Amino acid sequence: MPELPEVETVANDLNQYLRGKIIARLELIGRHSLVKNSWPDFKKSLQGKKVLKVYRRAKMIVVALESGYLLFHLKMTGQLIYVLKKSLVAGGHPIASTGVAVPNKFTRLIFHFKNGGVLYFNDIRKFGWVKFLKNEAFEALDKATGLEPLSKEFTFKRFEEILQRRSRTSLKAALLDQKHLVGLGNIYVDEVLYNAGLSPKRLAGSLKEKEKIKLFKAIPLILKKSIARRGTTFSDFLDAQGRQGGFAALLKVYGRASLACPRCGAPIIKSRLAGRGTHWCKNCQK
DNA sequence: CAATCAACCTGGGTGC
DNA sequence: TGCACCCAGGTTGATT
Repeated sequence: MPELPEVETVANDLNQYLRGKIIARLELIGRHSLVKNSWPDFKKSLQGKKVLKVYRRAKMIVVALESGYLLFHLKMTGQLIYVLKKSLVAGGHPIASTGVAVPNKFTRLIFHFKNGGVLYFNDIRKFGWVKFLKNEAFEALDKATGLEPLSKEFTFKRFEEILQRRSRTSLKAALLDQKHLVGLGNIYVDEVLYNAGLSPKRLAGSLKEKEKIKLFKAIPLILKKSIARRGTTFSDFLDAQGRQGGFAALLKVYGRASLACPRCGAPIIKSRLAGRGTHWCKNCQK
């Protein structure tokens, strides 16, 4: 589900709701491996702790506590939804805009806050995870995580180096790789390549200067446009209030197989590349 | 080291 | 209705 714009949306929402709040109690539903710490350690590390701030790092949601960090990864179908307890009704809290209720059969973990706020971690496919890290462990992870495409460190020079490192593979695979550049996933790689007019099959090392510049500019452009619309809901993504993102209507190629290219009218191609469904216009992307 | 691919899990959609 | 596929916003560990 969530790529950079979706994770950014949820993190910003949660920052507003959770900043300064104190964790009172945790509830784990069912037995599963979504919590990466042992359950007693996890509870002990979190109960009574105050949230300093919430932000995004790569595709992770980082909750900075007064000591240590809580990290979430939503993977494909994870959701973090916050509601105030006083607005809960018997059988769950219906969320007006989508009709989704929390808790529901996909709720795996619940955080109760001292102000009466409740944070629900839902995940249909159970790929998502959460873990508590001490300060040193978080700093090591942060250091080992790749470059942020919306940061000032994302320079043309750094981008060229990243392309060069993956020069013998396709642009699709190179941009999906989180090792050196983080945040892009299947939707935004396709959209970025469409914007840049480049075929996903092109080898990363084959770009001319002008093409590299186009691609370099397309990455933050597309990501920012999606953040402004609060991300893309294709099937499961919801923000921290249970609302859908608004970027799906602006997608040019992703999910538009056989429909007309918005630029030239040719049918959008879909095939499998780097193990993922890949959408592009054969006419506009060279 | 770099590239590929199955595996993790559940649900939705399609075709017979 | 049922069943047998195929597909899905991510990552990782095994295998070439």
